[in-house]
Amino acid sequence: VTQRSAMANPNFVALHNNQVMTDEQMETLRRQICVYSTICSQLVEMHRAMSQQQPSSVPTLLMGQHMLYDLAQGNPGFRASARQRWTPSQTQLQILENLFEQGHATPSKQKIKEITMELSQHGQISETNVYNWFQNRKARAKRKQLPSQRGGESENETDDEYPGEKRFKPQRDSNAQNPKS
Amino acid sequence: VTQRSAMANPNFVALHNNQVMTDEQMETLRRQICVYSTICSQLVEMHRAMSQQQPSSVPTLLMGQHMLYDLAQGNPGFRASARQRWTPSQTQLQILENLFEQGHATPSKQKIKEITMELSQHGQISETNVYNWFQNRKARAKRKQLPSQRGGESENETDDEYPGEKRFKPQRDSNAQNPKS
DNA sequence: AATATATGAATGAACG
DNA sequence: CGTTCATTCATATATT
Repeated sequence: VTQRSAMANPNFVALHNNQVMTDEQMETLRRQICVYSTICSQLVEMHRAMSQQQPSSVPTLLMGQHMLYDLAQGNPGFRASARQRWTPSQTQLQILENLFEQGHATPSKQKIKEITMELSQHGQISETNVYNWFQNRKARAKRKQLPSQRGGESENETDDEYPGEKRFKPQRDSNAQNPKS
Repeated sequence: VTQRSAMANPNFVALHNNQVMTDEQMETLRRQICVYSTICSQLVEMHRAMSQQQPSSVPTLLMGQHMLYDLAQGNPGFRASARQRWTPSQTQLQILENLFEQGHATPSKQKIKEITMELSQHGQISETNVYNWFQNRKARAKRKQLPSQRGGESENETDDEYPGEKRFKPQRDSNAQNPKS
């Protein structure tokens, strides 16, 4: 009766011999692996630090980070939370688009509450979803407008081709802003 | 609590979300965990051996209850590619989280210098990074902004209130150091 | 099934 | 300090 449409099902895992591993358990497993990962990192770091002090009497560590990396890559489902992400329904999307067109590019918190309230009548939604949607919508609208700034310069390295036009980037460095006491 | 069943089960696992984890992958997972276990043992042993020789200025091992943080979304610590904006290493993040929880929500300028000094031993970092991190951490913990995280699709009750927090709590993990089932 | 794209979410940095 | 921007990550969906 209160069922939602497509994404109503929790992401659980069913094993073939009538056991079930829930999302939660998957999460626990994944976290456990992360714990190992972190521990190893720290130990390796410590080892390096100490090796610099006593490089002679210490056997070289044969472990590399590739082992850790490997873990993350080889097991889909453990890399990230098994949680699903919100997907706007057609109606919701339509309303959101309308609002955006009407100039509500960055709704205030109060406005977001109202919008959320309205949209919740057309499907499951939270204020964060609404907030994120507007943020993303705006960002992506802006990105499509910028690539007209280039004056034939090609000094950009782009080792990895990213589609977006990177804006000016002040890139402040070792200069604390103004940490107050 | 019951991740034991997950690790011990030889059958394959199917997630409802287009993902399938086979026998093989489970096996891989198990082996990886064993690898971690072994590596950790060796490193700990090595650490002890070295500590007896050089008990001087070795950073304290952070293993224990504070391990379960934010590795949920991507594990940038193991990706070698350098990025434009600073990304805290796992160790750095751990230390920062610890400091934050210990009440250093708004470190003084002097304190930031110290923290930066400390963290620079675990990766590239600047005082600005530290400053920003605390600012962001505080602001988002306060969720004065909008709360994050998805709109639940699960069998949530009629919770009109949005999730109050999104950060992982320092949840104890009593199994982290003894994954053998 | 593998790859490409669209887009929700997370977060470092900047702005007022 | 609260809020917003910019960039990145991960997943859902589309395409081949």
